[in-house]
Amino acid sequence: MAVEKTLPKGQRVSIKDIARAAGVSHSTVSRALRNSPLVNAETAAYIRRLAQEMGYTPNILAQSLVTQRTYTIGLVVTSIADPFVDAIVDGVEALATREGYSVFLSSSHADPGREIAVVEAFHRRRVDGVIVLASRVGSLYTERLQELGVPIVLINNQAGGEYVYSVSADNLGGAREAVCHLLELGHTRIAYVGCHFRPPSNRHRLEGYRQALNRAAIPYDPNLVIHPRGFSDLENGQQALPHLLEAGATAVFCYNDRMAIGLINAARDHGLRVPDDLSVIGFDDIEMSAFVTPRLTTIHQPRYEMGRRAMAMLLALLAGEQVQDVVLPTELIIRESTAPPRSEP
Amino acid sequence: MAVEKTLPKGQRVSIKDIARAAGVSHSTVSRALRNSPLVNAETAAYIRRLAQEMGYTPNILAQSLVTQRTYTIGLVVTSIADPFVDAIVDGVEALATREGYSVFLSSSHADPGREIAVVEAFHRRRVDGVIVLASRVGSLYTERLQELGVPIVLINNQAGGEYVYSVSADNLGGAREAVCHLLELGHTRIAYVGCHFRPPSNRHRLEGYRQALNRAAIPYDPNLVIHPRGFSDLENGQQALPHLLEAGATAVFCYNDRMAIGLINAARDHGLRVPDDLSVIGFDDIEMSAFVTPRLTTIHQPRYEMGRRAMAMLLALLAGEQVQDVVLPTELIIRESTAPPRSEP
DNA sequence: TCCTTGGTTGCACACGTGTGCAAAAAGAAC
DNA sequence: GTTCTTTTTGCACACGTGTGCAACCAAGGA
Repeated sequence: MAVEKTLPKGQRVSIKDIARAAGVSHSTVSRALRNSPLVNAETAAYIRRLAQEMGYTPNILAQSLVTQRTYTIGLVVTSIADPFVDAIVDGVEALATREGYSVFLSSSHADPGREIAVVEAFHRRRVDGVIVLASRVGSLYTERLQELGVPIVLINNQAGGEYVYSVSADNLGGAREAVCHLLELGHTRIAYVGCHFRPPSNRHRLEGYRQALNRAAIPYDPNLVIHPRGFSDLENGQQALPHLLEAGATAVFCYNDRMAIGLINAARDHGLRVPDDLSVIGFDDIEMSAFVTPRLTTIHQPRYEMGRRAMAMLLALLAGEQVQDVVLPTELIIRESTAPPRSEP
Repeated sequence: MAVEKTLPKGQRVSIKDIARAAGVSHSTVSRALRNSPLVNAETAAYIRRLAQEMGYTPNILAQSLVTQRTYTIGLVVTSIADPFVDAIVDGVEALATREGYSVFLSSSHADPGREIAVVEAFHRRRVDGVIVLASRVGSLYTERLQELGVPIVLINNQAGGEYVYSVSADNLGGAREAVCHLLELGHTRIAYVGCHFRPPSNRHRLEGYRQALNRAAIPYDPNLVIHPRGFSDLENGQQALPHLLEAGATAVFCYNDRMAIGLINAARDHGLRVPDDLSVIGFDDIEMSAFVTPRLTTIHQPRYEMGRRAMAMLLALLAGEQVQDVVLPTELIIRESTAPPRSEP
């Protein structure tokens, strides 16, 4: 009520209004605005000019109702406030916008209940497709997703069954490269600090860690692998330090850069010097990794590109094309947080 | 075409289907699902059970068409990949979701052309309201926004005319407090590194800087105020260093934390020690500011809360209530990057 | 038995747009 | 001028849902 009074009434101009003004039927207006060849060129031009003057803006809702296409996609993330996530969102949004799609963004906070609620909401809004950038995609969740009857693309999460596609970075290869780098520097006591609430990618990175050790003929020591139980990467990294020291690690491969940065801070507070006393390598190559002290050695993930490719895949699926899962290469970025181990005194 | 074949057909169950199955008219089904008292309690229960079994999901598009409410809002940001922005988006999204709204996220990349396009898209989708977290809201832009006829809330940008409301942090007070902190430490040559592409907030922070100096009876020296021309905060911070040294600054107040971090890195590369040789204070209190070296002294902005309040304001406006602009308090967070000036040798 | 009342239900229209089909208008060929 | 073809237009229905109004039904009272 009050809104009506307070706000200037929105230009509720419909094609019917234009039709009335032009003295034609709404069908003709519809055709003219869609550049149909079934309308006389002159009338069409007149109608388009009229629409312009009257400030007409098509109502996509009504269009969608009949065309069964909303030109809308749903994007589920765990948390928006995560430098890994936001670059991907950026990539998705850029391509989506360019192609005339709008994106619904929702975060699940890794809560299964909310994940379901989000999917439900997307269904009610009849999105054309869904991109999931979530941690754990439970079997139940995936089933529910498939029931939507719309294409789904998972990022960094190859849990997909049928009708579910994925884009991811080469987690396994990247992890292997990270650990190889430490091995080449001469380390043998190399630890892995994993992430318990991102099972799919964590599994691959752990596997890469094991493969690298294996190739170097270094036995796998469970004491050197920890999975902190918290939900904050920075804190998890910090809290990992005591265990690492106890296990006698001289180098650490962290699940991601934020953990690595947390760990480096804890080390500094503990009087340890990185990389002299402890080498640390991360994963992701977030922007800040080049601005912490020491600058972080890490594995670069093409995050923006991952988002772009996910959207591209969705577009292809919507166009009825066949698609294949994508795995993008990672790259080792050597900075200052890794060095040879101190020679034993 | 191929999509139809490849994907399981979405459950296109409408109230008409339910009506047919229940042997009633679609009106009755509609009323039953909306818990209208105009339906027999038993039939209503039966219909609801049936809807459940048939996997019915209401089509919000159709609902919106008749109710003229989409329960959708548009959120415009400059860039998603910005730690200042993402916490706000988080706050907006959390409250929106809780209240049954979905949010369209679009980034403008500070490009006026794209900003207009985004607004246009929002209009076509008939969003119920818009939140703008953009840099510069040109007069043209604001006009266009108002034509939408929907409530608008600006964040950190009181450029609003009529029908445009705002939520912001106390940029002026925060800046004053930052500079006072430096003054209290004994600095007199205090510089300000501003941001040219965020005019509204930059103006307030600069004003706070001047007020603080004024109160301390220190004359304003234009040489101590720089506005780097780039569009990357980190780089702008780095590039500011030479000018600052030339101007003889012993302390620097930066427009935001990212600039401060860039500046600190440049200082380190230049062989300067922060805070011993140069004190640096930022603005925002992004998460990373507590994890760089030295830990950054800064002005905390309640970003999540700003997003929440903006959404709350939009909800109030949509409910027809009167609202007033909101200015949230900031807080000085003293860490390690500020210290008294070195006594002159 | 008839009328009134209150509770249920369906008809019909609306929201804004797209489109198959038939009708009308215009032009072409004879 | 007549007939056939082509172009242009409008009618009517569809998409999925909400709702005013009239009609129906059952129960209660006179």
